[in-house]
Formats: sequence, C-alpha cells, structure tokens
Amino acid sequence: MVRSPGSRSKRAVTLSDVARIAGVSLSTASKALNGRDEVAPATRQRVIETARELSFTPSQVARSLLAGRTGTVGLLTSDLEGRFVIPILMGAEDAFGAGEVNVFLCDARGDGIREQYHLKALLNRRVDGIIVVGRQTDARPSLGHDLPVPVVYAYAPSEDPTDPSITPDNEAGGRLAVEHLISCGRSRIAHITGDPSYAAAQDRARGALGALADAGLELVGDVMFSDWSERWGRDAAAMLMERHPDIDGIVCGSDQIARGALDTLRDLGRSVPEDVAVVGFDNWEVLATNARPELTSIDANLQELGRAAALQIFDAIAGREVGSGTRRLPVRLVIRGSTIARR
Amino acid sequence: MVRSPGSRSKRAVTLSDVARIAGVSLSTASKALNGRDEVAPATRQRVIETARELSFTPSQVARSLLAGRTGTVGLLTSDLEGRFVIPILMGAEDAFGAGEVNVFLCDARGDGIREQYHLKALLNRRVDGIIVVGRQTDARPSLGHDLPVPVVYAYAPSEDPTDPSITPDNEAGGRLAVEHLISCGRSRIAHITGDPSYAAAQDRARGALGALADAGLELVGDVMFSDWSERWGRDAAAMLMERHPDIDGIVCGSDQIARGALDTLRDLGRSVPEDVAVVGFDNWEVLATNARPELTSIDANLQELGRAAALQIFDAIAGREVGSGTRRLPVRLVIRGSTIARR
DNA sequence: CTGTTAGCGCTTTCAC
DNA sequence: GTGAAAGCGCTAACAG
Repeated sequence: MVRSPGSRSKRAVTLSDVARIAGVSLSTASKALNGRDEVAPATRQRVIETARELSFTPSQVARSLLAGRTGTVGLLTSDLEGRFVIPILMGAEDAFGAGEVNVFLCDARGDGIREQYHLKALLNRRVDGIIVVGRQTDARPSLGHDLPVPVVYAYAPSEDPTDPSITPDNEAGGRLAVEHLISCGRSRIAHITGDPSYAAAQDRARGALGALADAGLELVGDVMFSDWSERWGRDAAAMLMERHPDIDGIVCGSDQIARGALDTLRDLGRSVPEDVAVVGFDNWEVLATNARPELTSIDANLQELGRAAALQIFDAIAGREVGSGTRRLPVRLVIRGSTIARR
Repeated sequence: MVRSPGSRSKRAVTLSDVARIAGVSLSTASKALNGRDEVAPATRQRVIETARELSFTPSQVARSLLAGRTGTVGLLTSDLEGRFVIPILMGAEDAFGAGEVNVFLCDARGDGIREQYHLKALLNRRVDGIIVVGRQTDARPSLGHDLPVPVVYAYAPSEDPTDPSITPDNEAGGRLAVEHLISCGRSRIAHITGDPSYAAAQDRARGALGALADAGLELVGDVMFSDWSERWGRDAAAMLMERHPDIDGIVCGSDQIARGALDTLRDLGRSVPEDVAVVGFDNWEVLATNARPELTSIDANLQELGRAAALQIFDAIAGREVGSGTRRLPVRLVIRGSTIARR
C-alpha cells in the first residue's frame, strides 16, 4: 500500500514504545520522564533521549482519565462580538498559566437551547470548571447548583445571588467619570447613556448622580436614555446643547455614544475639551484612540476580571470554599484628550 | 465528616454505577445507552431510566482514550481583538456541529514562544486538528509538516505554499469596490489604504487598479499608503481632496480609514454619496452601521472562512487528501448609504 | 533503583 | 440477549 509521506495513519508513539526502545519498563520510563527521583541518572538520560528521538508526546487524555481532572475549563459565552470574552479569556489563560489549563470556548449565540447543549458537552468532556460570560452586565439565569463542577459568572452576574459572580463596578465607574470632570473644573454636567433596561445604564447613571450630589451639583437635564449607538450619541448631544448651551461636561454611557457626542460638538463648533469635556465608557481602544480628540474613558479591567474568575475557579477546584454572591471589580479611568488638552 | 450540600467531592457516576443499579452488566449498559440493537427493549428501557435518575454523563475522556480521537480542535490565534477569530470560531462550530466537536481557543499574543507552548499543549491533548488564525492576511511561518494532526491556516496563509491555507480574496475585494463605484457612475476614483507592508493593502490596491484599468480609467493620485487608522483616513482624504477636488469616489482599505475619510468629507462640506461615494473594507458592523451615512463595505465572509477551514480539517481527519496551497475565498459587497443614497 | 500489577471509564469482541 | 474479558495510554502502589 502506497502511503503519502504526510500520512496521518501513523499511530502516535506511546510511552510503552519509548520504554521498549529504551530497554526499560513502562513505569521506569514514566518515572524518568516525570522527574521522579527514583531513577538512575543514566537510565533517565537514556529514556529522555529516546522520547525525544521518537518525538513522544504524553497523552493528556490518558492522564486525565487517571487523574480525574482534565486541566480544562469551559468558557460559555453569548458575546458574539468577542469584545468582552477575548480579554476575559486572556486573563484566564494568564491566571491558569498558559499550557497548564486549556480553555474550551463555546458560543451559545444568545440561545438557551444551544447553551444547554454546550453545557452538556462540556460536562461530558469533564472540564474542571466553567466560566459563564454574558454580553451585558444584566443578571442572567443561573445554570443551577446541581452541576458537578464549579461555575463562575463573569461580566453578567447570575440571577441567583448565591452563585459566585464577578462583574465590573459600573456604579463606581459613573462616579469616577463625574469626579474626573469635576476635578477638571466642570460643573454643568450632562449624562447620555444607552438602553434604560440595561443594568449597566442604570448603574452608571446612579454612580454619576451620586457623585454629583456629593459635590453639591445637579445633573444638567435628565439622564438621556435610549440606545447604545453612536447615532443616539449625536442626537442626544444635539438636543442637550440646544436646551442647555452652558453644558461643560458630558458623561457618556459607552464609547460609541461618546463618539457620537464628539461628532455633534464638532459640528456645533464647540471645542473639546476646552468648551466641553467628554468621558466615554468601556475604553474600546479602536474607538477611543481614534476619536478626535482621543477619548477619555472608563476601562472595566476585563482582563483582570478574567483573571479573577479563573482564580475563583481554581480555588473552587482545590476545594477552598469560595465566597458566593456578586463581587464588583474596580474599574479605572483612562485619561485622554477629550477631558484634558494635550500640550 | 460534615460536607456542604454543594460539595464537589461526590465522585461522578460511572457507567458501572448505572449497570450495577440497573442490575445488568457493564457491557449491556453500554449497548443500551448507545443504541446498539442487541439489547432487549425492556432492558434498554430500564438502563436508560437508571442513567437518567443518576444523571449519568458518559465520560468523553474515556471514550477518547479508546477511540483514539477526541473530537476536539485547537484554534491557535494571535488575533488579540478577536475580530477575526470569533466569526471563524462560529463558522467552525457550525461546520463541526456544535457539541460534536469542541474548540480549544489559544491566544499566542503574537509571541512565537507562546505559540510553540500552546501547540505542544494542544498536541498533548490530542486534538484532532488545528486551525491557525492570523491577525492579518500576510503569510505567516508554517508550523511545519511533521505534526501528527492536520493543520489549516485561516485568514493568514502559511508561508509554506504546500500547507493548506484559506484566506479572503482581497484582490477581488478591491476589484469589487471599484466596480461598484463605477456602476454608481463614478470615474474619478482614489484609493486610501493602510500599511504598504501588509499583503492586504497590496492585494486590495492591485484589485482596485486592475478594475480601473479594465474600465479604461486611471486612479486619481497615487495609492495613499500609510497606516490602518482613522486618523490617516482623515488626513489622506484632506490631502486628496485638496489636490484633486474632482474626486467622486474613494475606495478605502479598511472601515476605519473610511470613517476618517467620511469625517473629512463632512468637514469639507462634500456630501456623501452625492459628491463623493465611499467604500470601506472589512464590514466591521459597529463602525459601518454607525457612520453617517452608513458605510458600504467589503465583507470577508469570515464565518464562511471558518466553516471552510473546519470542513477542510474534517476531510483531513477522515483521511481524504485535501488540496494543499492557498485557497482564496470570495468576498462580498455590502451596500449602504455611503455609495447609494437612501430614499 | 527497576519491574510487575492494578486500575481510571468506557467500548468492543467473543463466548455463553 | 447478556456478560466476562481485553485494552485504549498512562500513573502509582507495591514488590523485587
């Protein structure tokens, strides 16, 4: 039978191949390769050499079966854009130590059926833990408590308050944005944000209003709720500036909205940040750094969030009882030209 | 010993548990649950019932060990944004049939060492295939031919022409953009694009120039190469319009560049699409649909690309010899208001 | 120090 | 129809 050189048919080399060729027993080979110190140096050397020559790769599958742990984690998401899930994945990889643990990424596309399906598959594969990543910060249905592996909810908390969830502190973010504007000498501050049915919109607005109240200030106009689009940012800014020409600061509920607001301000001939300072939300680099001027924004530290979720999974796997309930992770302010003019 | 109700310590139920409780042998239980027809209906019923009661989940790990295939695929990427990798992942999931195959997503972050590390880990885990996703369409180093599993390069082709690669047909895209402008009655067409060291920039430009030549037209000005930013789009458009005020169409090498061009045109009081029609590239929804007017763009059909990559892996796993070399997948034009005014 | 043995959870012959 | 036994690749007791 003729077989192309690149044929896959070659069975993978196993440890017993190595052992046989190195002239030792299976267990000695195992010990030699795993650094157990009950092996004569010369023997170890020979085994390692042989393994290298055969390019032996130990099967994690077999190891997993034996160990009862697979060293894998499932990331169950509905974030179609990947805007949240990728940083979270990176944080998780960091925390797990790349290579030690591998992540199954499953995209449920916002479909409960598909989510159940993926969940089932992950359990079949004996993942050691599951991180559920929502696409907004609204609470989402719990996967339930009767799962054989630890589950952590990231970004979107679970509706069940006894589930462990990690979510950005949006209220602190709203607060931070206003405090920054105030420290820039602004006092006539407005707020444009997205869909009021989103927890993120409400939380950020609450934070902003709280910070204003603490400073003895009032919001200019009402909180402008509508949707998360650039278009709404443009329209809302136009309405606000017409009714309240003395506005000198705008907190926006997203970077997209902020981009829209910047557009309108430019159209109206208001200079940013001199006349009006603008703060966005999410610190979506591609939007923030290409705005003119570049956009000051609140960053949710998603990578940190991913890391935290991974650590929590770790703790749970190790049997340490992890605190349940929602943990809010600090956010941070990234200052750019839309609030402080570059020299 | 007191154990919290949610404790993980409970060993997962195994098939032998099910068999024992259902009062049958291991092998009968296996046959019953796997739909083998050498089982009495009543017995099968009883086993299935028992399995359900115990919420038995068959271990894929054990199955994989036995079958020699794991039903997993590795997605090795350096696309930090996730802009390309997520649609490709989705396409791959579709093609594999969600749940049948699961995908390990590994982010090498553009670091060769980390890539090798991840590759090693994937091979240890006995993935059935690997899809390598680059972040640009430039050729990237091959992982080599001596791997025990099939590898397909998606988006970024391999430098080795004998590796199977799937990449969007950028040249056809450039062509498509120009042809569309011409069909909109434009004849004074310019081209602003990104970094000339990128294959994508060169390929798109080549396609655009080719289509112009075919129509007996010449590009207005030089191809404006620089970088992929919105800022460059603004600057380049300003330069072009000053030197060639009669420009009536601009093909842009990315949606970001197009957004910049649109900004400048508005600043200059040129209306789009009446005075100047603009086409972007990538069809990045969040940018394209929020532009004013909304941006016509070339879509690389990434999900399709993911699907194609997955199918190719499939074929290779099944032993069907897949064609090697680079396959260019068709792109498509998405028409919006920046080339044809909405009524 | 080295080798033999017993599984991890499952599927699959092959007898009964 | 059903069950006993072998074995996927590996590690960990336990003997030598």
